[in-house]
Amino acid sequence: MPALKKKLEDRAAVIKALGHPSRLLIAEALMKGEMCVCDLKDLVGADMSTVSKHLTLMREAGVLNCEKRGLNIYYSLACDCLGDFLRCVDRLACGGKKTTCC
Amino acid sequence: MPALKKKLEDRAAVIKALGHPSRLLIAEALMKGEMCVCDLKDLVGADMSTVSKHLTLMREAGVLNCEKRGLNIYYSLACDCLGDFLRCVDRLACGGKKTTCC
DNA sequence: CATCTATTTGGCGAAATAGCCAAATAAAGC
DNA sequence: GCTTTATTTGGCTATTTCGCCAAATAGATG
Repeated sequence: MPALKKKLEDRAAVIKALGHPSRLLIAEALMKGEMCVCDLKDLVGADMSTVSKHLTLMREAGVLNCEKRGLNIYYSLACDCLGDFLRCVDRLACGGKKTTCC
Repeated sequence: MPALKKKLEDRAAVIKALGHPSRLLIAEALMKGEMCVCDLKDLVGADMSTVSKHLTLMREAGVLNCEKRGLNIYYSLACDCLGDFLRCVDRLACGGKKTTCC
């Protein structure tokens, strides 16, 4: 109900939509252009239904768009700002884990 | 074992560390400067142990640094590129969900 | 219309995550 | 050295997420 909470949850949903190895792989692949579900299935190497659910989640979070043409459904990134996004993630991931606290 | 998989998982861990309402709130607050756990507990409004676990997760993912001074432990963002990151997320979140497929 | 193809949906068990409580730790101050 | 204060850890349950399978849908093609 509180607007602030809803806003936080919407944004968390966007982030969550990218916070999974398969979905990250999908997002990176789509930076080079749209792809249909069966191609993404080959890329990810999981059951098509699994990939479809990942894609639905990403679309509902607002990260992906889709368009049907012929027999296939083509998915594409909803925003090209993801490049900077992933660069930032890379920088953080490279930092190496600090497993012990202060 | 495969290096690619590990890399994807590390990056997904960074993203996951931000993909939760409370952790997102924490990250935003820390953009303005470091804070100790008890202040963050007040901000989030959850049990201190819960907040502490969120912070540990974020630190282990490489998103936060911490430093002990006196009685308190101060947490801070490991990277200032998070501003752009969150702006991008905002843009995507504002797009509105597309609940129906093509 | 019957069929084929690409995709989504429903359902289920397994695994991961969240959040509370109580207990442990660690350093500070008396 | 004992107590107080700040934080983390362990343990537990409830919830969510993941990934497969089988079934349903939707549109193209014969």
